[in-house]
Amino acid sequence: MSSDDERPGEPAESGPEQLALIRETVRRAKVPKAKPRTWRGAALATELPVARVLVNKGVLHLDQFFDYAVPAELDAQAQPGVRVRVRFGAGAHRVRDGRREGGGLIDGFLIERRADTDYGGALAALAYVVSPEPVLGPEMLALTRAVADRYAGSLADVLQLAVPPRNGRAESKPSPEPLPPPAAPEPGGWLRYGRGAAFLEALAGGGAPRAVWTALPGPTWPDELARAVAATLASGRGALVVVPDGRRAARVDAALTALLGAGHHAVLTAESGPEKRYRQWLAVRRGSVRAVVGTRAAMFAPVRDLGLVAVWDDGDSSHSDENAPFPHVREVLELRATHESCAFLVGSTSCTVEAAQLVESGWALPLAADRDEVRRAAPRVRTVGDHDLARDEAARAARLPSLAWQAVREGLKTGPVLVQVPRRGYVPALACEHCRAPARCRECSGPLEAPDQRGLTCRWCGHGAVDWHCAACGGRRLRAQVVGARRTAEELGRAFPAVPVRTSGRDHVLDTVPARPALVVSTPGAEPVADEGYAAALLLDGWAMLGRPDLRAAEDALRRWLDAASLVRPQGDGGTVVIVAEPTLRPVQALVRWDPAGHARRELAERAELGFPPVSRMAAVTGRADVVGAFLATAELPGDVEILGPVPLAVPPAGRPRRPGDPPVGEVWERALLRVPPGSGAALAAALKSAQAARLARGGTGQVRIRVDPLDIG
DNA sequence: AGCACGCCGACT
DNA sequence: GTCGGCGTGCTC
Repeated sequence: MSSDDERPGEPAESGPEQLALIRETVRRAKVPKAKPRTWRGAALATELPVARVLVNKGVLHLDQFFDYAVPAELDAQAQPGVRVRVRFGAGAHRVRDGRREGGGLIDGFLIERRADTDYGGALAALAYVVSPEPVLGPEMLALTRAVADRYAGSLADVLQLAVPPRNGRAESKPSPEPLPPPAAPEPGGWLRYGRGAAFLEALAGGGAPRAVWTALPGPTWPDELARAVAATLASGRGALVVVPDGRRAARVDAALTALLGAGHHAVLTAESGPEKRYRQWLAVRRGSVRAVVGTRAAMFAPVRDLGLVAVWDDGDSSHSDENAPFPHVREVLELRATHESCAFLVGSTSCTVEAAQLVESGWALPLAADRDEVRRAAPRVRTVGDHDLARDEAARAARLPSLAWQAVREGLKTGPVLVQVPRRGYVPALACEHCRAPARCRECSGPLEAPDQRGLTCRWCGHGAVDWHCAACGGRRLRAQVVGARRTAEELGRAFPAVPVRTSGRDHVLDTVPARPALVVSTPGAEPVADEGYAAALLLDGWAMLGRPDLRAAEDALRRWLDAASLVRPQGDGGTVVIVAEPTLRPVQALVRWDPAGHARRELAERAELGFPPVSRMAAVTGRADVVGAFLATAELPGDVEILGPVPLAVPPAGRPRRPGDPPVGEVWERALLRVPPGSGAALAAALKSAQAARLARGGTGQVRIRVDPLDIG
């Protein structure tokens, strides 16, 4: 071998006499549909000697394919979908002293084999085929292309999310023999929903129904998902279920195993580690396993002959990918349902505005239980508002209203009691006591905090705030910070010394708690499941959950309350929920009436009126102030676009660790929101993408980040 | 993004 | 004359 990066299968180096030829062919004018020529003159595959390759160069702005010549030795291995390595980059053609310089080896996917090329120059040859495993099939290519377009991102970025990194050991092991399809399952818990049994029948019969499922509270949703999967398998098709986290994946896994035994399904989560995960992924792609349950990245799982895609709890923020171009599970599965003509199911004990819109537009049908079923399954919900608190002297002293004490005391007689406390840092540190508006810095609008008893300071800029008064109502008194889970646990522990107190939170999440009396203090999303349901739940500091300056604050708060309340026994078994929040607020009323779908419908109507997503489509453009301005000036945006801002972006507080997406130190960034009416979303994404490509091609200075469907809209 | 090419000014 | 500044453009 002439150099250390040569691989078996790569042709020998050309002699220096070819140098002139190279230069000449490279400079020739473009000849469309030219016969492939290679500058090395090696023997090529006789059939389809051109390989169209997606080069995996991250920030290759030109989202395009490159043609390479297929050497005869690689003919058999170089099949569509395999991973390849190719030389890429300026200088790949230069030869000095008999050695090639520049143009390093980089990864790519072989997209297709062709007879000819429309590239005018001479083709370089494929360096080698990394492995003969075809990992990128036509459906995956079409899907990732559609996702890239929808989110104004590049195909290479999406493929990075969709195809796991290779692992040789996993690839060399054969996948198990596929099992024959199981029999169609009994409807089970689906009988409680009006059209539930019919939905399962449609799945088992090979149909493609689409539904928004408002699940009844209680622990049976994993079983219902498992039955939907089993019904789809019975039709001879595959199924995919995406859940927000590993805990819930484990529950669906257990339900599937209980219903079908092992072997029909794979679990794709980050927890299993790269080799095992790739092995599972390969088993799915090879058709050995027909059903998948997994977390976010599993949304791209290459399930054979897909019959059903399902997402559980689509309002959970972990369904939104944190890597460019930030695709959302629900949206990707919508694309898959359309592309692959399969059934679609979004299920939740709550209901997102986006899911409500799927019903409203007629794209999906609602799957809901009638009021009697809801009343049978849900706990009794009581509220404690400000007026009650004001009259309740004891409550103010001890922070808990007497109704709450009473519910805890009663509940502890028969089982565990859940106490949900907002996460500290999730909410503004201080708020006006009167109107609950967050206390903000006069200089920079950052959140105020009281590090000691003496004065107020801004968490962003450090300015002291003297003589604070509320900008909204003029109030002068501040409400204390949200009390965290730990201190709440301590206080409750002192009040009920005979009862064990357990906490579940961000860094220490309990999965289940036994059916014995205990106080379980948890932050939202970390609530353990109680074996026979909680006897009662206390939802504290509701004002703080609603106080976030975010379009989704109400929806999010309701979702977190419903998630916790769903773990409580039905009211017939004494299950009680007490929420400390103003009873006149819409999400509080929706909790009391247990009507998440109605809440989502009303939110949707309001957002339509105000021109907010998801009725209109939005995109955020973020970067240094001058860069954002220049970007917006040059972009050829659709005629119906509306530009909001740009406004300065909040500077991340000095103490907190830097996150991807934070502006570089010392730069002030701005964010503009672009808004288009329904139907212009694709045009907006296309315009943003080509503006970004043009900018990068010009070697634009500074970065511009584009995010379609930004999550946090003030 | 790299990386080479190219068209300008100071140097043995 | 040539070495090298980094502005510009291409990568199959």
